[in-house]
Amino acid sequence: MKTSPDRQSADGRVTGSQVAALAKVDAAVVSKILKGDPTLRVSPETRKRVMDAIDQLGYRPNYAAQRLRSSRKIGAVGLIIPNFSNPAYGEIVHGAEIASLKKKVALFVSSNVEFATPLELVTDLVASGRVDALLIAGGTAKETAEINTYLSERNFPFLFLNRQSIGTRRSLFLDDEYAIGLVVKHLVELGHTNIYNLAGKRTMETGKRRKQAFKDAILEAGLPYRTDLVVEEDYSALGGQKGFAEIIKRKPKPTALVVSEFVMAVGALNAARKAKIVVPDELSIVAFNNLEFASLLNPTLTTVGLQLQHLGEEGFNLLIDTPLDEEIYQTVSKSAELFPRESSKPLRK
Amino acid sequence: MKTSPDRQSADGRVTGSQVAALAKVDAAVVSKILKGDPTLRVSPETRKRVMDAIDQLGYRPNYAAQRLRSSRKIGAVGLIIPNFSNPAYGEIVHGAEIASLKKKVALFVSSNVEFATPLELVTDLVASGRVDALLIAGGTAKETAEINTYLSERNFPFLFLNRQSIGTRRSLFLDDEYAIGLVVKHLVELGHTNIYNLAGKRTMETGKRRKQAFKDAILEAGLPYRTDLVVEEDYSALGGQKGFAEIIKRKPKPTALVVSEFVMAVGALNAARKAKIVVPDELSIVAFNNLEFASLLNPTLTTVGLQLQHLGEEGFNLLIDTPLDEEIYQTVSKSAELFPRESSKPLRK
DNA sequence: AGCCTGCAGTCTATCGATTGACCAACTTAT
DNA sequence: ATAAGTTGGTCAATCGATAGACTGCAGGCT
Repeated sequence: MKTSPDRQSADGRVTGSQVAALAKVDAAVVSKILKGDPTLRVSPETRKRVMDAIDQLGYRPNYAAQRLRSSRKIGAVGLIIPNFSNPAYGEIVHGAEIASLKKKVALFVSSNVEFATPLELVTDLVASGRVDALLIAGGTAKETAEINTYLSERNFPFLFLNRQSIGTRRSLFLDDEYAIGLVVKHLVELGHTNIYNLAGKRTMETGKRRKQAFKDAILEAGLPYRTDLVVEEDYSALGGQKGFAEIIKRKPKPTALVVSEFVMAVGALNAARKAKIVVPDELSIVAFNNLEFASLLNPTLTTVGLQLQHLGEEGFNLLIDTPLDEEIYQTVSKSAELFPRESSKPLRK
Repeated sequence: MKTSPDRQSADGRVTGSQVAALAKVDAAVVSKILKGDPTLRVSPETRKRVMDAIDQLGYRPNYAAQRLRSSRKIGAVGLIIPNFSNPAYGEIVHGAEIASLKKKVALFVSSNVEFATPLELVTDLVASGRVDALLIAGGTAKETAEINTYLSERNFPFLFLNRQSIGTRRSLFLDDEYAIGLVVKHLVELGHTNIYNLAGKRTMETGKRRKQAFKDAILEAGLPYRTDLVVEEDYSALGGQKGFAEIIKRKPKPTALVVSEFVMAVGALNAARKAKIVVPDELSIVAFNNLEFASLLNPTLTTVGLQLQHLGEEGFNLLIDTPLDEEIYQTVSKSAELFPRESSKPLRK
């Protein structure tokens, strides 16, 4: 049974003491060098010995020990999304992940599951100390409010992504207003005047916001606004199908449709085909979120791309860097770009 | 400054000692009750007092402390996937997440990012003790081999999902052979004889496996097999487009195409449209993975659905429950179902 | 009376990293 | 020659939960 000092311990993990032993210093020195402690006085030679020992043994500070000891700093961030199937959330996650690796702060991604409410999920993550801060994307207004209350009461750092709730002072938004403005402008330029909106349910926070923005954009364009220009549905393929069926019955006949979410738009496109309505000849469709699939569909889908990845990355950074007592209530301005594709074309009559 | 004993500590987190104080017992009792320690003797009244105190304070054991102390057991599992954009991985993640919540074992999902290799990711997760076991989905054969070596050397619990590598004794597979058998049978029943395969690169493990399975299925069906029936491409939309362009040139002219991955199939469908080849009239297409989008495309896509969610859930459970020295090398048998849709139809000439 | 057994918990060391307090040896100033 | 300051670290306590050893007490047995 060989147990030389430069050998890993039984369970295969290298500890700071092992590094210290190899470098012939105290374990505290190892820690302080890695942390860049300014109060530490250490000779260049010692520093090198320590660094060499770290390399040689492949030492990484034990995560649990680190968190246990210094629990005031943010060492782990949780990100809660509604699901992993919608590629839009994938973008947000990806952005957050990049920020997390850059900042060397762990990221815990969690999605809502059938047998636990979002609040339960949050409670669990927070009370067990698994994360020291939370990013929350998606969710209904009610859920958002509950979570907001719970976290605020505990003075726990959090940030809502593209979501707000009454009294929330911690949200980062994308510029939905600007985005929908681009879309409406695009359609108006193509000659459309009967522009409808397939929006999210009002229980969804972005649903409400994008709906309002749609109204503003329509008025801005000098078109008359009526409440029946909007149909609210779930952010899902089924919602898209149902919403489409409803909208297509409306008068005056829609010639253009703005869909407030991507998967919903795919559902709408599918419903259009089933109803034998040719897109874009009879109806132009423009959707939110410029995901990869947009350019692969038949017809390819005109979209307005929001910077979802940026939202994840920037949100993560803001959450980490902003003191708890400071308000975060920002919009990533002009964070949208239009990608014209086959599904929208000039109105001709 | 009020600091009654039943009050949460300054940073808002409840500790076991606080619970113990409220219930007038030792902190160890709290821990043992929660763990269900069989050696603990405790009166029903005390047990109730403790449980009440836990409820009242909303106590959850500190995750970091727990992991630090008892690091031999599996308390956190890492899941590595190539990306969050492919909905197929979303399914796997979802399955793993369900298992993780049921087992009360934390799940850490991580995807590959631009500026770190998969092995670096693994090294970081493992050496920092952030996770005590790993599920690995996706990745090239080379990466798989490297990771396999690294983890095996350290005697670290891991499980590859639908992936193998020379010498790996820890893999859980889906029944790709059975799945491709279903597909080929379906196409043969439709009268096709010129069936081609748009497969993954041989560097991808499933690529190789599905390619071999394709060959077996073709021979099984009594059709002649030639190597030029197969084109290898990346599992991506671009790969699908390029592969399609290549295959369509081959002689005898393909009448049916089996695509080994979903996004690739969407790319192929798109390429077909650009090349003005009508699917399914001129060419039937069948793809792997029955994702939601399959039934929304135009034309809707015939798929063979593998139980990805089950793979995630079952893989998680196996990883947790199987002793390290035991081999795991199983296939979730017959884990596939065919979903015929518009993209495949009888050959007529 | 002395001993054992069962009951109901308590006590203590420990996981690994961190942090503020401390200290020995040497240099420089007075 | 002695105080003061600098250099280069060391030491001990701590974070919260846990595992195993241990203790105080009541009742029963011989």
